[in-house]
Amino acid sequence: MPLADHPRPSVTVDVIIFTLRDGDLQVLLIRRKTSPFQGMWAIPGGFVGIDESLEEAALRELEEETGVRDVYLEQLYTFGGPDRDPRGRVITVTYFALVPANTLQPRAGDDAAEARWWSVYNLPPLAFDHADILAYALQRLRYKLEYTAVGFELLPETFTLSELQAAYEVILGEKLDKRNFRRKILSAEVIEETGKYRTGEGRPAKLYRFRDDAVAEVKARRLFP
Amino acid sequence: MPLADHPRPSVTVDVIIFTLRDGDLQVLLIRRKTSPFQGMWAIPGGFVGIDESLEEAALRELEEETGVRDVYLEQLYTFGGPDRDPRGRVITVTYFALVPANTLQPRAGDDAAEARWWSVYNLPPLAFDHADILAYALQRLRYKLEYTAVGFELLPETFTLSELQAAYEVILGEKLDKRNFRRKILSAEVIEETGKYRTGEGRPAKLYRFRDDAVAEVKARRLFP
DNA sequence: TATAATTTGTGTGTGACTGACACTAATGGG
DNA sequence: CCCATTAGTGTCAGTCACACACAAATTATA
Repeated sequence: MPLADHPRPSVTVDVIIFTLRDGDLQVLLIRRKTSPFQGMWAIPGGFVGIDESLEEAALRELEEETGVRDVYLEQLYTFGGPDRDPRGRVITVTYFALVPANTLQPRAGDDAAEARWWSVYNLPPLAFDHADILAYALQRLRYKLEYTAVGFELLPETFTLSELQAAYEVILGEKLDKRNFRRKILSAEVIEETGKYRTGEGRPAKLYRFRDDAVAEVKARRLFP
Repeated sequence: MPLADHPRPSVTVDVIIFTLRDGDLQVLLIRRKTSPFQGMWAIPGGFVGIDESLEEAALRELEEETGVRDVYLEQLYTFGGPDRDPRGRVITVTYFALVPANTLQPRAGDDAAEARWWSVYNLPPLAFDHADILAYALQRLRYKLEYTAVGFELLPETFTLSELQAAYEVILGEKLDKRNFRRKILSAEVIEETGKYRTGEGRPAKLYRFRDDAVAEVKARRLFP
């Protein structure tokens, strides 16, 4: 039985949960109520159950923290330096999740004193190597945004083109040209008109929805070269 | 001490080792000499030492199997389904390595009866979920080849443009146009002439080398859209 | 109820890049 | 010296990316 011959590390999943709030790209962090790094902010996560797949563990953590389950979730990277946790050897498989704007308020899990959203552009000091992990997650999100349809995962079911453009701008951290943005999005044929309009300020804007059947197709090509 | 509260899985690293041999894209596999899957072919790998980083473990496995150390190595994905190993819960962090053509002959590690190169286009049945892992690694290699300078990692230090093109063709599994290929590679400014020529058959071919200082720059843009 | 303010929505021209395509140049072997 | 083999080169047409400014529809206000 070779499996018994080796000391075994602990394995956790950490889930970087992004959302759009108040025209900002934000991430859910928890304040640790136990040592080590007690009182510091950290990426939510926990141990992988022995009969649970990694993705199930990530979904469970996500649901514990946010109450939502049916959102975009993708494995990011596995961090496993021998000294990253002072309690012992802990390997963490990280995921990132995209939850639509304004769908939820966070709730604290068992081992967190507090949970709240933070702007990715204004973060507190983070526990463990979580600052590195978050920086990597943000880089990956931006990268994916440029060549897949992942941006829609952060918007509500229907949205205007101006809202979509604003989402892209806040994630990428740069202004985009309105006409070119519209031309590219529309020519990619990943959204369709709902026939309804959003009124309230200025000229009414057409509401669009994402075409589910376009996901697979879009993942193959770049939206923004 | 929360770390003691949880059952701990075993953690392994598996390393998919690609090379070019005989004008073919090949991968190093070992034949298992122990149960489970005794006698079947598998991706080389082993347990992560308790004081060893994941990357160190991957490098160690790579060196045990091939004797080389200073090659391209990148984390691929972490597979952790609860039933992927009949002996118990095993989470495997996979890496892929690119070793230059014809630099080595494989040597069997401790727990392998035999090791040899296999064409990725003609693989034997594989143990565990290794067929899935290998398919994913190949997809990632092709993907990276199209927008980074990773192809050079599979060639010797100096090479001709025809050799480089042949490498791209065998990895991507399609023919490329000679003039367009040369134009793109040269305009990317990632290689430079050595001033030497390869003679022997037909017109002598200029030998090129990869420009090390170009790596970072190239990773940002696509070589082949 | 006219006017201003706000936000949506639209087209063109220019330069750059992609992809298709065929011949000449340099060497080695017979 | 001729032939076989492989290396190396340029152009044209179509598409794509990017820069750029004004009219249309509604709401708020005078």
